[in-house]
Formats: sequence, structure tokens, C-alpha cells
Amino acid sequence: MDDSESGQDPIDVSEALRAAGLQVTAQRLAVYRAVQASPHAMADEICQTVRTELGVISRQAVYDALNAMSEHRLIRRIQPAGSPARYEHRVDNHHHLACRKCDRLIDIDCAIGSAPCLTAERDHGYLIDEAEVTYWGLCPDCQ
Amino acid sequence: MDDSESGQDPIDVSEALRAAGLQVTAQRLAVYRAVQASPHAMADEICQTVRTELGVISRQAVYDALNAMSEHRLIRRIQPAGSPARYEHRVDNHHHLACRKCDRLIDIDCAIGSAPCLTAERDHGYLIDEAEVTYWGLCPDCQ
DNA sequence: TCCCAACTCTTGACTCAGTAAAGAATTGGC
DNA sequence: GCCAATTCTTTACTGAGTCAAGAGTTGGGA
Repeated sequence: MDDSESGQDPIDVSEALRAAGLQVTAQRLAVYRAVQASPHAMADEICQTVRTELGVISRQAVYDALNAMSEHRLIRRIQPAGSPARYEHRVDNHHHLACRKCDRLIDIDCAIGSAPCLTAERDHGYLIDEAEVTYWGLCPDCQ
Repeated sequence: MDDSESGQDPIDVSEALRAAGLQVTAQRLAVYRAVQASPHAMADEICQTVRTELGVISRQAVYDALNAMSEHRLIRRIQPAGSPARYEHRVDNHHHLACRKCDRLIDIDCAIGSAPCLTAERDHGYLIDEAEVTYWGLCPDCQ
């Protein structure tokens, strides 16, 4: 299993970039690999990781890559309250469990099924396309 | 009904502050009233509102009041992705519906019941105390 | 009613995450 | 291989929030 911690099949990133109308560059591939290697990493950490692989890359290029790829749903950006943005390569329906003390964050498969959380009792006329669920608590180590 | 948009009974703020071990100051009362008057407002807006009431107040005092009161659960802080922190006086179990386009945010009573969302299928050893749900979509005006 | 320690507010500087803009470098369809 | 379009580098900047030190209030006890 070379697709550790994913919960979804590995994808051809070059292919996906092209399909999204984005150019394939070494920087983007390296950023994607960094996100894949450490899910829930922040932009700064990703920048560090990519630098060990490529040598140099500008902070801005990392942000551009992260933004472009999350706009095109190659990766997903999550922003738990009180934390800078984090990125993950899982883009399927799942949620997150966050520790209030150490900020550790783990994935949780959707509790109810495929896209059930999408049902708000009353939608107030909104056209709902996503339900984001974050469970807050204490991780085993912090209890 | 003098407790507009609340969904919960009005509280005695001075009383609640004292009960939390906090001093009662004009600034804090004014900040609470500002939050109550415009739920989901951001720190900066609250600052403006309070200034129309008190004349002067430092930005820092507003942040201190907001932080102290949300730590003691007199108000609640919410931070939808891509937005600065917002504050609301409803502290009961409810969720939010956010418009991706205009950033409008409205309250939604918990879809399922009292605290059901607290049940993650597998808690991975975490001690979960809250499930935060944000529905994303387009508001009637933006569709 | 006054005093004083503890708490709160003001002021100003600072951090951190992210964006803006302009020019150099790369990509990839022809 | 060429060249326009896209992407990357560099540098400056913004916005949201925190830190720290000193002045000002609050409120329990004498």
C-alpha cells in the first residue's frame, strides 16, 4: 500500500493537473507530494518539505500551487478555528477530529454515510453543497 | 420579544460575568450588547458599534472582552474558513449555514436533536465535547 | 467610607498568515 | 525549435490578532 493514510485511490497528479487546465511543473508535483506525505500540514511546513526535495522554491509559488490545486479540487484546504490553513490530499467525503490542547487533527470517515450531513432540517432557501463537520475534544495523549 | 434572533432566554450579563469570576465593566457590557445586537459580527465591527455607545474604547479592550467572554461561554466565537473570527451570543447547540459568495452566515438549529452530532462513528480514543457543523452553499440572493 | 491589591484598559509595537504586483523563467501546443 | 501563455521569484504590503508595560478601575475588607 503506497497510498498511506488516504482512504482513496492514488491518482496521477500530472494527469489531474492537465485535466484541470493547469500546467505541470516540478514545483506543483513536489507540493502535491508534500501534502500527500504529511496530511494536514500547514503552508509553511509544506514549504520546508518541498525545499528538501527541490532545493529552492519561493513561498509564493507554494501558495500559488496550493491555491490552484485546491480550487481545482486536487487537494482540500481546511481551516480549523484558531489554526492557519492546512492541506490534505483526501478530497472525498470525510470529516475531522481536532484536539483542543495539542491541535492534533485526524480524519474521520463520515459518521452517517455518503453525503448525509448535507441534510439540514431547514435550508432557509440556501443551495447547500457541503457540510463541514469538525469534532472537538481531547486526544488520547492530552486527556 | 426583546431577545431578537436568539433562540434562547435573555440572560443577566452582569450576573453572568460575576459568576464567571470576571469583573463587570462598562466596556464588557457594551461589547456584549454589540454582539447581541448583530450576531456573527467581526471584532472590528463590534469595535465600531461599541464606540458609538461608549465614545472611546481600545481595540485591545474589545479583543480582551471578546476573548474573556468566549472563554467563559458567555458568547461564542466562530471562524468559518476564509473569514476572520465572528462572535454570537447564542451559546446553545446550533450550527451555521454560510454563503460561499457573499459570506452571509445564518444560524441553523441542530438538524438532528440535542447533541447527536456528538456521535462520531469511531472516536479514535478522543474525548469529544463538541461537533461543529458548517453548511456551505449559496444564499437565495446569490444563486 | 476609604484603601489597596487585583484586575482591566490604553497605547504602541510586533508577529504571523496570506496577498499584490512586476518582471524573469518555464511550459507545451504549433 | 518557437513563442504566447502560464508560472515562479522577489519584494512590498495588508489584515487580524497578540504582547508588554504602564495607567486607570473595581470591589472586598477594615
